Amino acid sequence: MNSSGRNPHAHQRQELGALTSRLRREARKITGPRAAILEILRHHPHPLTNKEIFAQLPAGECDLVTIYRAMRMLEQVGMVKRFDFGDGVARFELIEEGDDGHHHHLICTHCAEVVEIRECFPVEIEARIAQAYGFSAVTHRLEFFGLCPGCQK
Amino acid sequence: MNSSGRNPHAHQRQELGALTSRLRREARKITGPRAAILEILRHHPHPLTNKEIFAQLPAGECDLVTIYRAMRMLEQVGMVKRFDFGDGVARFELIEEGDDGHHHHLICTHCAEVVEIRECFPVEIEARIAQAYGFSAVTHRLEFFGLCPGCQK
DNA sequence: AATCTATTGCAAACGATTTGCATTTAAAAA
DNA sequence: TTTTTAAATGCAAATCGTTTGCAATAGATT
Ligand SMILES: [Mn+2]
Ligand SMILES: [Mn+2]
Ligand SMILES: [Zn+2]
Ligand SMILES: [Zn+2]
Repeated sequence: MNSSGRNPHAHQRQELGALTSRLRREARKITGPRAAILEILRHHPHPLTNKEIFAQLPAGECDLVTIYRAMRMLEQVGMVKRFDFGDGVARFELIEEGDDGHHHHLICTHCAEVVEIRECFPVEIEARIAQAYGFSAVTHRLEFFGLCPGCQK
Repeated sequence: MNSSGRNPHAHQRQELGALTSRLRREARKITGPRAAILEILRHHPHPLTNKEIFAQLPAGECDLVTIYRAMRMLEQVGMVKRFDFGDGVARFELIEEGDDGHHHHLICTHCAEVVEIRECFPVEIEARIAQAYGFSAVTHRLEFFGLCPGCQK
C-alpha cells in the first residue's frame, strides 16, 4: 500500500498527520490556521489562491495575512508549489514528499476550468537549449490555455 | 530586400514609418509619446517593462501612465506581445506585422539576462493534449530559467 | 483656421502581497 | 505541570504594479 514516488499525478491525498510531521521536522509549529490550511489543500487537486483558501476556511478561523505567510512558508519548506496562471494571482498546490512538484496545467480561458497535465517539455530539447547558450540548472514554466468542451461556442 | 515572415527571430528593426502607418491604419493617433515609445521598442531585442521604457525616455517626455495605456493599446492592435516572466511585472516586445509574436525566452535567475528562444513546445504534443481533454484553441505560455555562463559560481 | 474626439497628465483608486508591531501561543525547558 | 522563549498571529498600514476619472491638450479631419 505504499505510493512513494510512483504516479505523481494520481493526487492521492496525503494524511494530515504526515503533513504536520513534515512541518515539525522543519521546526515549524503546528497551529490551528496551518492545520486548517493543509486540510483544505489536501482536498483540492488543483492550485488554489490565497483568497480561495481563505474562503474555504470556517469564518474567522484565521486572517488572510496568515494565509499569505503560511503559503510562503510552506513553499520554502517544499510542501507546496507556487503556480502562475498569468493573471497576477499566485496559486498553490500541495506536493508529495520528495517531489519537486514540477508539472503543468491546461486552463480554460473562459470558465477557468483546470486540467492537470502530465506531459512535460521534452528534456532533450531543454538540454539542447541549455547547452546552446551555456546556461546551467535550466528549468521551465509552462501552462496551456484553451477552451474547454463546455465553453466552445 | 523583403523580409516578410521569414526568420521571426532575426530581430530586424522595423522602420518607425512602417510602425506609425500601422497605427494610422488602426485609426490611432501618432503622438509624441507613442512615437518615442515605438522608437525605444524598435531598438530593443528583448521584452521591456513599462518602467524600463519610461527610464529610456528623455526626462519629461511623457507620463508613466501614458506608457501603460500605450502598451495596452499596442497589444490590442497586435503590434506588441506581452510576456510574463513570473515576477509580477509585464514586459512587452515589438512584433512584426502579421506575426502573432509567439515565442519564448531563457532568463538568468541571477542577473536577469535574456536569451530569445526559437524552439517551441512540439505542436503534435500540444495537439494531443488538446484532443485528450476536448479543448480547442489551445496555446501555451512557456519560459525557461537558469544560470547564464557568467553567473555560474 | 475651426472642429471633433482621441490622448495626455495628474491624482486617486485598486488588488495582490508584504511589513511593523504588540499580543498570543505552541513547544521546549525546568 | 508550570515556566520560559521564540515563533506565529491579527490588525493596520505600507508597497508595488496597474487602472481609472476627469479636465486640459493636441492630432486628424473639415
Ligand atoms: Mn497541478
Ligand atoms: Mn522575445
Ligand atoms: Zn515541465
Ligand atoms: Zn511556444
